[in-house]
Amino acid sequence: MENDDEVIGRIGAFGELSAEDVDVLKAIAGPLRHFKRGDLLRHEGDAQPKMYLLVRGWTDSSILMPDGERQSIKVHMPGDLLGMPGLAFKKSPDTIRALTEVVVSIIEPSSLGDLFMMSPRIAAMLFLVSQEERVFLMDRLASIGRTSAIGRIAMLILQLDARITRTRGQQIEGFFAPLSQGQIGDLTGLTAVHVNRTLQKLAQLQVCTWRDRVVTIADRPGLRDLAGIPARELATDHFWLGDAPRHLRMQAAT
Amino acid sequence: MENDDEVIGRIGAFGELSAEDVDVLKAIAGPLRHFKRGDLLRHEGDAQPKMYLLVRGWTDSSILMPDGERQSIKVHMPGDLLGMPGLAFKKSPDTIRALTEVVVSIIEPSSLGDLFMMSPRIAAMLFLVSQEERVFLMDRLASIGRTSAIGRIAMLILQLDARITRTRGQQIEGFFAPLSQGQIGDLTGLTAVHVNRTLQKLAQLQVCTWRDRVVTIADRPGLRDLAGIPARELATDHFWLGDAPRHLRMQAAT
DNA sequence: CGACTTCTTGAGGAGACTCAAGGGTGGTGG
DNA sequence: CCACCACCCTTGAGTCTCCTCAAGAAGTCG
Repeated sequence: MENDDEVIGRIGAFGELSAEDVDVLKAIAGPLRHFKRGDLLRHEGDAQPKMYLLVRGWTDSSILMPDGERQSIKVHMPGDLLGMPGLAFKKSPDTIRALTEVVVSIIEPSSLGDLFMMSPRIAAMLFLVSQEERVFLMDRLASIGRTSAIGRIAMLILQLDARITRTRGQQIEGFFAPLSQGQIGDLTGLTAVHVNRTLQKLAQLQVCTWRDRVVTIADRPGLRDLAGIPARELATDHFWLGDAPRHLRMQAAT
Repeated sequence: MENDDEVIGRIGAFGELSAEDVDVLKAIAGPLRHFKRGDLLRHEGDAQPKMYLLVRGWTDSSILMPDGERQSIKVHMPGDLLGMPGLAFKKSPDTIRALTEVVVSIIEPSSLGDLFMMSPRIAAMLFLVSQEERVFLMDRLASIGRTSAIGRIAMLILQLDARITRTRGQQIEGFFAPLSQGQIGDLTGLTAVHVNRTLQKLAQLQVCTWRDRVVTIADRPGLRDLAGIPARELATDHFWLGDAPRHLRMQAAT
């Protein structure tokens, strides 16, 4: 793993990490594995789920319905941890699929156990990442349960935009989003046909376009109005996480 | 807190707890507080969220839409931890409301910090509870995004039933569920009127009735077929959690 | 070049919503 | 103890969003 940012992933949002912390994270990250576009990292029902750190590319996680339809849960980008929800269950609850060329680092459950024992502060940050994911799903649920097609797609675009903005450290007006209209439908609970018509409506309203896998946002406040769900601000001052890393580890060791 | 089970809550599903573990949990649980039916434990947007252990009664967590509609995220029962997702954010992402008379124990974030420091094994179990909640939300998302009204209500009933079955330790054919048809609509993304018609359809199919706040299940496999999402089995053999407390291992050896 | 996926548009249908009204029930206050 | 109010359940009628089915065009990969 050449780059610190790759192992830090999204944990860094919740507090400063010392050089030691980064070393701990590097020790946890296991061997790399490559996937082609369309490959399944794992399939719903697979036994003994593992975890993955997404290093390069995009993936999505989805649940398959008996009639062959698919509900996509979320799109993952580099820095995300994949497969954590599966830890609590005997079988993998979701199907993880590569949306592009993908590189992941495989993380063993035993490494996670070590992390909880040796670095309670980082473990707590991992806990917070999971809480963030829960709120993400709550917003998704509200969007799909209580807004119309245009609101759902607006919400999806805002969530992608927020994630990309965080990674880059600045807002950009357009970004690459390798999703077909069918996949947008899987994410929003719509059909590909209706996604097509709704994207045309978004363009006509001069709020946003999504053409040839490129999203261009013309009017963020307009998107927010359509989505109907407020932007969430991460809490970054977690006093309860404890003091500086070194301190914590010595206490924990005794 | 008179009863061990009250503090153990749902953590116990993931591994044995020693008497010491239970003491740690008791130390974390703070003062009790009572609420009447309809009271808000907290409102969306409130600052500095706390956590609560639900001791008695039912609550629900919901997101409010600009037009006044409500998307209920989930119904909580005794033993559930409320408010964890809010830890990661500046403001409370959800509104927590008492569906019945309610008693909670208030948990300070600093207590959670202590837990991660002193009891990594319990902290990891708490982490697993959060993963379980994520999968719960994923199933909800698939249900609302990809099934019809009857499927959504079937799924809701199955999830309530599974939760109650776990608490009681055995399946029962009927249970008390203090939700109005309007609240069922908030949970499933439907209107109260359509919930009414769909419940009639469920009764007519002789699968299930829900009258006067009492759910009676006549045909569980039938409900599963309608819901279209498989039952999930919790993983209980978490070797990676590390060793159980010493005296427990000795018990196991005998 | 052929097979496949993706995008696009049209036409018709269905599930869920909206609006409306009546009756039942429980809680509250006079 | 009764009257009143608020909430909940139920049913009807009409509407609209989104789905289904279909077919053609455009792009992509082997």
